[in-house]
Amino acid sequence: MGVSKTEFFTDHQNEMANIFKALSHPARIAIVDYLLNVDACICGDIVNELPLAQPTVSQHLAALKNANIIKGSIEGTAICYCINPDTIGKIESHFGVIGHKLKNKCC
Amino acid sequence: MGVSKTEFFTDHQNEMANIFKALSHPARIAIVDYLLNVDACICGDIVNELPLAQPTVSQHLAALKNANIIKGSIEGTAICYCINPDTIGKIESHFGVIGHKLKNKCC
DNA sequence: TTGTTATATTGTAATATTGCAATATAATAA
DNA sequence: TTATTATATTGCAATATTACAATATAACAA
Repeated sequence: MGVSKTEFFTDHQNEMANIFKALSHPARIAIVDYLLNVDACICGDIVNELPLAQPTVSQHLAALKNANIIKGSIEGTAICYCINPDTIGKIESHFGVIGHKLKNKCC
Repeated sequence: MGVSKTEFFTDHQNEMANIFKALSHPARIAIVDYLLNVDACICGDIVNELPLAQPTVSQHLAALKNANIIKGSIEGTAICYCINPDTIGKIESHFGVIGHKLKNKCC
């Protein structure tokens, strides 16, 4: 099939799965790393930072944007990308719950 | 191509991408949720908890096991699965770093 | 031994992802 | 206007993922 049966899972489960899918490629992890390490958000040189062709990088950026992990705003000829703290917060709170539940377990 | 150029990224980036890939399907999020909500780790009924056929669930469990997110130990006829706190810790620390870096940013 | 139960593996079809060349678009510069 | 520069989109080939029926395995019970 190749199609996930998303309709059988909760909205939250599907949302978290989508966020993790966006982070499931090393290039996209590298993009997030890079955006965090650059001083400002003006960053029109992501393509040069990665060992991938420009269309491929553009695709990865679109995947991250689609999952609300990064935000992009037009800045003249370039586009300014930065991390969306809201989505990072969602992930942190997801693992906050997991961490809390783990503490009360026997394993 | 369909092949990720993993060799161009750091070990940490590849490792995190693999962990997130394991979490990138709602069924696998649901499995983790379920394991956390069950009182004990003896849980031979994961198949009945999911709207998927037994071989499909077995595949998802293997994906989670492969990424070290869950551990399985044979318990007679059944297999006892539970969350691996080490990997959860890795994810938490990954986002701990991200959260810390985000605080010092302008966005 | 034979049956039963729980889980894994194999094979296969449908679909998704990855990567890039070629091309398109969109903003500025000359 | 015509470059130039930065990013996006399209089209396609190679590979990966998802799902499940059929089958295999492995542990215990009778």
